[in-house]
Amino acid sequence: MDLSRLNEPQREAVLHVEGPLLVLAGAGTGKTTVITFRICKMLENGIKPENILGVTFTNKAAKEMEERLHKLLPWLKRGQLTMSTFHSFCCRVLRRHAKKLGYNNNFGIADEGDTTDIIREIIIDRHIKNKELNTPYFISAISNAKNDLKEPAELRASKRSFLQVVGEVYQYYEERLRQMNLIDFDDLLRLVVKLFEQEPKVLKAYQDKFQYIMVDEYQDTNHCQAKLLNFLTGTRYNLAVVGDDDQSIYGWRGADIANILDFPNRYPNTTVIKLEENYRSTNIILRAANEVIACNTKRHGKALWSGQENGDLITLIEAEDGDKEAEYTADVLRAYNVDKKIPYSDMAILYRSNHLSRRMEQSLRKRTIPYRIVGSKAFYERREIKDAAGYLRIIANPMDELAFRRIINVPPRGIGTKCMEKIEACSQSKKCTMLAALRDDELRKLLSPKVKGEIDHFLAAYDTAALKFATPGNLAENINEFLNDVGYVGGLKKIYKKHEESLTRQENVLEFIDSALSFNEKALLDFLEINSLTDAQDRVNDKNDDDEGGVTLMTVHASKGLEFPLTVIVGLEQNLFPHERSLSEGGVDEERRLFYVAVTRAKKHLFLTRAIKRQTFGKQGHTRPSQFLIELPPDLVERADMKTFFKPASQEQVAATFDMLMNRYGGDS
DNA sequence: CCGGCTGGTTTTTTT
DNA sequence: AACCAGCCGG
Ligand SMILES: Nc1ncnc2c1ncn2[C@@H]1O[C@H](COP(=O)(O)OP(=O)(O)OP(=O)(O)O)[C@@H](O)[C@H]1O
Repeated sequence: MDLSRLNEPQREAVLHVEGPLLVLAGAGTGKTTVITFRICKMLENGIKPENILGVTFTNKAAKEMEERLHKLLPWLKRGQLTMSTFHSFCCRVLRRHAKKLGYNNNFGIADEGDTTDIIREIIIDRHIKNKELNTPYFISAISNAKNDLKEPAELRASKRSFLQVVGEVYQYYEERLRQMNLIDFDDLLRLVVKLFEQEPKVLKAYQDKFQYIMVDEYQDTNHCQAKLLNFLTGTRYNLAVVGDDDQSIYGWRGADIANILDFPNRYPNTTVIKLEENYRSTNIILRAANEVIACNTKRHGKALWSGQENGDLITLIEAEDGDKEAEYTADVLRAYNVDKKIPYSDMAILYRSNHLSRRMEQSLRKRTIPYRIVGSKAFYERREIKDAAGYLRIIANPMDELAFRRIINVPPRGIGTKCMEKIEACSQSKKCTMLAALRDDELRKLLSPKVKGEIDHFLAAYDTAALKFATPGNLAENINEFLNDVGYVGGLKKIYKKHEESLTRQENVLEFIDSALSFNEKALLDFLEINSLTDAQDRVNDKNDDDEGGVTLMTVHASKGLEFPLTVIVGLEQNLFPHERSLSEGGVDEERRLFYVAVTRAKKHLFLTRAIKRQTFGKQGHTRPSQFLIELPPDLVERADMKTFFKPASQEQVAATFDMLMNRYGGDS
């Protein structure tokens, strides 16, 4: 393999194979490139692909690295080496070993909505409703506890009363999850750590399998993830991690920069490599990024430089309001596409929070500029998709009472609160699932004939489907049949009264079913798992690799690790980016790192926008420019006057110019 | 039991 | 402005 393209420290990192390695380097210095080349080199040296584990932060990143590897090494067979996220990896482990931890191996994955439902129920049952101790508070407190590998009992034993309450809710929450054979995102990781603690033989088997481990974006790992890697690496210490403390943007969910900064202490003999040449951005963009991040005090200073030309100045667009901001942005993108021939797929619009995407979408659509949105809210979170998935969940995991409750009366089957109470009482007295209770004669005696008829219809469809799903193959067709037989697809018209809405919802459900085509030979569980663990965007990209694509819209968080020749960062207003919530919690530094990540996505052209007036919660309000705009060196930024530069000439202007020219040159013809 | 209405709430960021 | 939970009349 040709390593001549790499610089000296990069090559050193690639050629390092045995023992702990830390590459601590700034944005765009080729950290991910190093990991990719390093895996290649190892394979060339005869290390077996099945002994290599690559961990990334998102599924998109995992897929991308896999693609790059297969391009470099055409002989490599798919699935031979393991490249996945922490969550997917742990899920795979648990599919084999969940029994040992008191779950069935067909466990389902509880998403955030499921967690909310359970916690809400507990708060009501336990009468701990309180203004401060609300559902989101418990969700995040429990999540933090799990990331720190704390057990409910430890919290309950705490001296602080609020921690005792958290411990109590945490304990009930775990019990409920277990009853329903569900595992939440945090538990996917935590349970694997528990498994490794409890079962030395299982641990040994995984240590022998994954002899070489590589982790990208290591600055975003939490305590639990670091512990997991520590278990896996055993006494081999063939652990290579790569990251940038300045790009740590997940502190709010337990990520701890200490993991990367203290890595050499935890693993003595660590080879530490720093990369300082940035290959991504022009000098002006890089200098801007460096200056802003220098405002953070607590950091490992780095000397980043770029061998590229200075390039364009950064353009600041100050729009009158949010609508104008979106219009100007779209105008700029179109102008660069038309005049400079930059394809739309090389452009990105980045924002701090998801809701800013809507206006952008509208203005792009108005101009028929192609775009795609990356985001969790985009697809899987939609109600009709969650309902459709709910039907599948009770097939894959009949103990999933949350899914049962969600779908049993969607479309309406005459099963309201009263009837639900009866079903619940029956399932409790008979110690069976609510689903099984539907077949109980004592319960059925209590129901009206109409409801009984609906239930029989439901059960018949369920049984037919369960039988079909038991043998692999024809997944999409089976899903389609089940959702039709059970009356869900047909019921959409009743559920969503407005005609147009019901059509879009139906389209989405059909798209959901279609997305199962690519796993036609796999089990239902695998399909549901992918649905919970990866967002829709990944899967859409899977299908049409060759789509010429459009402008990418996403949050700054989602953009980490990516790069775009032209990048627009929108909504640069104080309290929006940096977000007010972070400011009140003393998290400006992390917001600044987020801005640093955003700026360093750009290769050649960087635009920053803000609106002078913006509507929030339906009310117009004046804004102040983001402090990050002020921290930017003024000599690197030029203000765009959108009125003269980017607005297409109006009819009147064209006519006036024409007249003027005619008067001057064409008078007598 | 259903569906429509009202009033309160909402916007961080994600696997 | 958009979404939801909770309430009430059919
Ligand atoms: N030695 C090199 N010569 C030329 N280009 C390089 C070299 N190393 C990396 N690059 C290019 O630099 C860009 C950034 O690389 P990469 O994504 O690996 O950086 P990174 O450090 O992982 O970035 P980030 O911190 O933003 O995740 C890529 O386009 C890559 O192809």
